Amino acid sequence: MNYSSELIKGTLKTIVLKLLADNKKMYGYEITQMVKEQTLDKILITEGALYPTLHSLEADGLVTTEVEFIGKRVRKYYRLSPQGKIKTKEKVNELADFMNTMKFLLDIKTKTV
Amino acid sequence: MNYSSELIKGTLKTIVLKLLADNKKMYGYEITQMVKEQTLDKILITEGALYPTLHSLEADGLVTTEVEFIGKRVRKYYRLSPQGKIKTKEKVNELADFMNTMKFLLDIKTKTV
DNA sequence: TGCATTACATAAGAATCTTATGTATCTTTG
DNA sequence: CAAAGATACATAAGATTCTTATGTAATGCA
Repeated sequence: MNYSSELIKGTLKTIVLKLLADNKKMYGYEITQMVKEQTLDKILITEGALYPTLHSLEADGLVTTEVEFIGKRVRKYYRLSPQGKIKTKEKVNELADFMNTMKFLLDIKTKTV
Repeated sequence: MNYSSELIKGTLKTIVLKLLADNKKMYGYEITQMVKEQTLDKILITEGALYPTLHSLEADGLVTTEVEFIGKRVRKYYRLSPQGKIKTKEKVNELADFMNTMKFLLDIKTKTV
């Protein structure tokens, strides 16, 4: 079982930022594999979703990139910028807060009116 | 502070279904107010998001409707269908599972390679 | 040698939201 | 009592963010 795709929406940027915060530098394909592995195939990030997200993070100045050659094949590493580190904390805190709110909301029992 | 809108995406249907499961019947405006109240203004559902969602739930046979007149003003109540009750459990369970996965993923510490 | 994997990228289309607008009634308050 | 705010529905244009499909190319393995 993997999650219906609409759940992932809005959390991808946060996931990527958090992984970069924990791992210093990562490349795109590595991110997809780590998420797949860590979530036991429950969250599968598609390339069509990931690469535009990474490019957007770069355009916003939250990550920097460096290209490395593995043989003849290119590999593009991403690394958090100082602003990226700040943004990561904000996004992770916001998501944690949101999850608490949702947990509360979904546990609401019968309205007592 | 209220959450950045992309977080809400994908959870609205689940919120609405769960509120209907707890309250038997509700009308649109009531749903917006209850969510606002229960979340201390952190989640504000806009009408432009809610009404299409309710119509979609009805089109999918997950809710039934009944119109009531309060004076001259119309009020459209929504109520879970049998399939809607099943779907609600599925969606709530999926979201709970997803939140556990996310919590784990966001707590991952430095990669030990 | 051919298939799977690694590794990047983009584009069309779908889904779901925001923002804006529209209509109408009812309630409160200066 | 008139105006503003709240109640209550609805839709439409546009933005965002994803899926699905496609493309390129190198590498690994059976």
